[in-house]
Amino acid sequence: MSEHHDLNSSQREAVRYQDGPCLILAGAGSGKTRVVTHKIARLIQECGLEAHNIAALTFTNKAAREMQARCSALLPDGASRGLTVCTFHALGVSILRREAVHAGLKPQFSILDSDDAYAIIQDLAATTDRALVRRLQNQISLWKNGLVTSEAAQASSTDDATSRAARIFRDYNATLAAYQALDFDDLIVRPVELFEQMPEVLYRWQSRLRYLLIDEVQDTNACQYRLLKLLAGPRAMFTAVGDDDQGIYGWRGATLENLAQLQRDYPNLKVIKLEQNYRSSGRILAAANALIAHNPKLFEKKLWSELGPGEPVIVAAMNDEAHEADSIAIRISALRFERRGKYSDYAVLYRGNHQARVLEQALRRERIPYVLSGGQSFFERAEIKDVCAWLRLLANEDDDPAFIRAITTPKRGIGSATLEALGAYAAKRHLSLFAAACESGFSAQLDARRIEPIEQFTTFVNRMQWRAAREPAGIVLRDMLSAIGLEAWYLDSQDQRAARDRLQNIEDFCGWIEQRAQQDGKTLAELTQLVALIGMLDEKSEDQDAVRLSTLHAAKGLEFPHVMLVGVEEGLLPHKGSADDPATALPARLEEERRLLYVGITRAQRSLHISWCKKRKRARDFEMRERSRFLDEIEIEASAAPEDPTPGLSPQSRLAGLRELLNKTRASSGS
DNA sequence: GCACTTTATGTTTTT
DNA sequence: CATAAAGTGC
Repeated sequence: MSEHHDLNSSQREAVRYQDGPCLILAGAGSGKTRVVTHKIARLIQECGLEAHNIAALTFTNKAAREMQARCSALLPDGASRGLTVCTFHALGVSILRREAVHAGLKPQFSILDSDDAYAIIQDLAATTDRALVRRLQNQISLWKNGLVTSEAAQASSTDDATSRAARIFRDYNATLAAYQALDFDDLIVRPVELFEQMPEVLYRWQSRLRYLLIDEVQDTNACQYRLLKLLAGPRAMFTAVGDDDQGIYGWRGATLENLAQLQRDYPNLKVIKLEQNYRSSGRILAAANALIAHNPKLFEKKLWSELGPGEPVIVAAMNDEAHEADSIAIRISALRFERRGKYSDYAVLYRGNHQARVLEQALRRERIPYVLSGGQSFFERAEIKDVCAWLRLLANEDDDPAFIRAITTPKRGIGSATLEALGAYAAKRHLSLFAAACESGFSAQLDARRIEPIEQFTTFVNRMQWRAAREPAGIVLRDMLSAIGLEAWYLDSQDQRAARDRLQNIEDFCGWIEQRAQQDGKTLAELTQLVALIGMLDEKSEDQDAVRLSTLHAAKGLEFPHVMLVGVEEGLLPHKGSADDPATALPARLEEERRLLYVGITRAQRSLHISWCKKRKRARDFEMRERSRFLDEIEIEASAAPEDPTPGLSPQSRLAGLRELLNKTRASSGS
């Protein structure tokens, strides 16, 4: 719910302006979501636009959900029905589903996650070198996002490695086409190609989406920008919201240049700056401003605040990551006790997902509830991917990665040798694995013992497909799971606790599918595509009173009364490779690392605690670390904070004192 | 030939 | 410490 102070004059201007393309430069905490939601409400209520003529695009599902919720809250019941609020990728799926015929796809196309894509590339490159495969995958993604075709990549390659990558790119595309599958990048690339080749299809979408709102434009890549331009068309009725200081997805092909490009492409672009910060107290904002002042500016912008100076920013040096995590846990307990606040007022933010592990251990030890955001999403868990493979196969039997996963889960007497024979046969006949398995030509090659499980499998899949097209999604799903014996298979494994966790996750998943099937009337096939894009983790954990553990990237767009930034060290933030080698590291990389810390700092409302470790465990031994150069940049201009929060007392003895206090409290409250 | 157990290995960030 | 390749019963 938004606090109901009136909009300030720039916010009002941003809401009202709709004579043409509009760019809102929204500093951190300047109320941009308020502006966007108010603008949507105004378009519907006062400007005579239908909700289904408006689309608001975001980058994350979380942002989409929040915007959706706030729009519904702002508008009378039902008035937001038909409004499109989703991620770029989800819009891509809707477009491709509806225009499947024109895009040369079946509407039931599969969506591959990056693990599937990785496996395909590994196969094509015929290597086990993980770093190489990752590089190839990355290169292909950058090519796609830059709208470079495999032919163009081949033509422009000057060295052997690039030329080989371009060949793999071509084969990769061919493989995906054979599978009737798309990767994440295709969800944007294919609509762009479709619109450019078929103007009449584009026209249909332009007349449906009459007003566009785009969140976080600074994170758009060339491809997304193109999609935006195509959809906006010559009418150019859109509002883009962004902040050049918060661009943190350069590694994904996003380019801040798009902000400037917007001005070049739309000379009549109205630029409105939101510079009043409603979120952070003075010292926090001063630290943020001091830091970001070290970056070159695309647009001049100075955040200011009417809130008081607040608490000093604390910078603490820790011995190692275990010490850091313990100290964070105890600090949260102590502060929450002192302030009588909620756990959910606290967030611990870090650079890399692996840093969460120590923090989790420390928080568990102190019995502090926490939720993890970012990192492995619910849908990336092995058991969920097992179930999803079955669903994908039902929707699209040409989906070979799904076929392999499904036919081997649980094990049914079909092993690598049989699959290899099947793969060879399928390749020779240009068939998908499933189609090959159904052919009599293939069974003729095998002895009867090995044919039987395959025939059983294909018959079973066909029967479930038949049912999936007719019966409610939830029932089909549950019947299928019990028929394939997943439950027994997991329980057979040695770790009973893990098995029960898995079954619970599968149960949650079934519940989720059931609910969505009933609520939105979606088919199993549609839900399968949705599942590939959505993380359910956050949906489940949003209302809990728990400390939030999050990567800096995943924290964008969120705010917390108390924020703790951990691991603010050279090598981690800035990350090594972004700064290490001045010969290869572009200044842009370092600037992005700086923006990442800026994003972290500006999440904080009332207090900010930054820590770094003098040494950190790497492989088996410790590695000495230096505090991040960014800390110097903050402290020169911001109020200098003591490294040790309690002078005269060593951190260890202070922690011991706090722990004692907490133990007493816990004992007396009896939990 | 299939499924399961041991051993080398190497860590950014997300749809 | 978690994943993926190579090795061992069945």
